[in-house]
Amino acid sequence: MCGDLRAADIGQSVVVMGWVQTYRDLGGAVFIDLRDRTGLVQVVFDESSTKEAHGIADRVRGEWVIGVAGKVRSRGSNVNPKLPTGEIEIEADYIEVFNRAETPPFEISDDVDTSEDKRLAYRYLDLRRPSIQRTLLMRSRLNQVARRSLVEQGFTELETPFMVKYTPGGARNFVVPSRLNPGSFYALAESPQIYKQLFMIAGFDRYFQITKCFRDEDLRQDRQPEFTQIDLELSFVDMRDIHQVVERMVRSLFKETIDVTLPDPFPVMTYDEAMRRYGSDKPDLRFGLEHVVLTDLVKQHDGGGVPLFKQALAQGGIIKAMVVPGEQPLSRTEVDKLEVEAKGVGAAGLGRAKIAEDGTWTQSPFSKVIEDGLRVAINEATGARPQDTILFQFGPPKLVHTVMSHLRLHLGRKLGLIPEGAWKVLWVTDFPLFEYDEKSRTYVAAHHPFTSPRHEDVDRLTSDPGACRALAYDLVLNGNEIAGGSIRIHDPDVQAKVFDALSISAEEQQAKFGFLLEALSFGAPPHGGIAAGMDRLAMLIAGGQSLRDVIPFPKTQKGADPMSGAPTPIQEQQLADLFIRSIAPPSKESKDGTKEATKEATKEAT
RNA sequence: GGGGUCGUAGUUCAGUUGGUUAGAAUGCCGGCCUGUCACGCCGGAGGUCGCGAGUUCGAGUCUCGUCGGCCCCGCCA
Repeated sequence: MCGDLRAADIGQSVVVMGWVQTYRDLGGAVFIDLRDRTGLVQVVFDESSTKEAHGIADRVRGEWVIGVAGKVRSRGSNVNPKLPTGEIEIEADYIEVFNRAETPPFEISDDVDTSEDKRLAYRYLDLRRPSIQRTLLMRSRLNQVARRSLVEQGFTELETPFMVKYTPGGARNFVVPSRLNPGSFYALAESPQIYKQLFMIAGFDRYFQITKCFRDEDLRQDRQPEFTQIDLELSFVDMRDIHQVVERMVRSLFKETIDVTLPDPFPVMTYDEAMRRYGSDKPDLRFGLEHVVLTDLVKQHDGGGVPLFKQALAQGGIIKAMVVPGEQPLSRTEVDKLEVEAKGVGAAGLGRAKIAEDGTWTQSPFSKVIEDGLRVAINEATGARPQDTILFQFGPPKLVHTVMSHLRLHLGRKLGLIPEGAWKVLWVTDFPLFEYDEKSRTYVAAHHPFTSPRHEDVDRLTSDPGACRALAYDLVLNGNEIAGGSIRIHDPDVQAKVFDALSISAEEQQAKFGFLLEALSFGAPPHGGIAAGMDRLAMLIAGGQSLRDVIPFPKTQKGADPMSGAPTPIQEQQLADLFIRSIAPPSKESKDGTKEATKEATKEAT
């Protein structure tokens, strides 16, 4: 194929087919760079030797699909060092035009710099770009390596349904109407969770599947409504066994795609430590800027003369600080910009203090009121030195963590603290089993209601649910959650206590999970599992910025496909066939953007 | 649900305190050219300034609304 030809092929008669990348018509000679999946090769049509072929070639345009027959020959002194095929060219004596092409809306090249919605509207053209082709070929290899690793480790690949019973709670489901059962609906599976547990009960003690999952939640750079998981479940194992299986697979993935050696074993950190030091349950360990919790220290100083500190503590808040080193001192303006950034994620403001040579604080709202004792203590606790800037955040724990972890990532990027080519992998363990929901004033499952508490916390299920830790774990890579799982409950007594803590009544249990509970009563082995995000893994390994870079046909942030126009309204009759009536307000005419492809097509057809 | 940011030839962008016929590069079309590879040279076409109101003698520019893209918070058991 085009990109495979080398000097060793000189003299060979070849036939190549592909797309015209560029043409250079010099009059008596036409040069065409022909592209296929493997790369580019230069084809020459010489008027003096092939009058007929030359006559066709000089009318060829970009992205036309052609086939060429000719001889590989040396370029002599005209080598193009930029191309792998640059030492040779094809001296063509025959050309066939398979298809002409409209002028594409953007250039098919890795250098393209066009808007993402245009790329998605013409995704089939975007996918012609070599870099995306490389990414998808790499992703194909990831699938092979994952499968091989798991099969070698004794796993069986089994399928589970996409169309499943709707269960409330957790991620919102996409819903599928049942024509055969008027008024009833399936849900698209948000994960194979329950079914893989049923495989364990059935005795398939090591299951895996590379499968799509569907969640009707708001999109992000790293979240698509349909995405691919490598899903695992194992019987007769503990947490460490599961970690080892995953580590083996992930190490293979990195080794065999980008030749990166990940540590053995992966480091582990508890959820509490991650929140304390980084304000996040998926900390990016490639750089410092760790947080320091000052809550107790400030308590000891009874607020240290700072009214805002005292107020935050009185309301049950926490106080956190982060030191920005003086090697790259922050100007007043830069800190003001950081405050805007902080307010953007919900902060009321951003406390700051610049450390003077004598350790006093300048450029700080606290400098006039703070007592020397607390100031010295904070300098010491944070390790702040002259020229450094301390940033403060205080208030409700969740907000403080969100703001501070956002600032940490923002500064890490802005100050260039994130080393290129670094890979920092981490297990985060001991997540809380429950979270308290202020609205319903109940505990809700932090992971899912079948997650086992740590064995030593079982006694606290009734006495102090909020303090229970789960046998749940996430795998974090460079600040991205790439896998998450847990040991499941297989003891009916423990399961009952968990449902009690969640205030889920017996009737509710039956209605929501009856079939799983019944299955668990027929002899369930101890089991647990994990699911890895294939798209995120592929994104990280490919060095992409967005999940859209590694998914052939992704959705926009509003869940739309600019190419097909999906989602669209459907006919009244179709709704009627499904026993559904829409209460949506009438759709606005000619929405812009999504219909662009259609409009273009109409224009060109007329 | 909320915050930020962007929207001008096919594409990437410029467009002054609101002021003549909205520019550049590239791409596209036509012509010339036998060693180009960002080919070159000559000529040409190409615009609902996202959409809709408003202010104004006059709006790409100001105001309000709306649609869409992207990033984030909430949400994602």
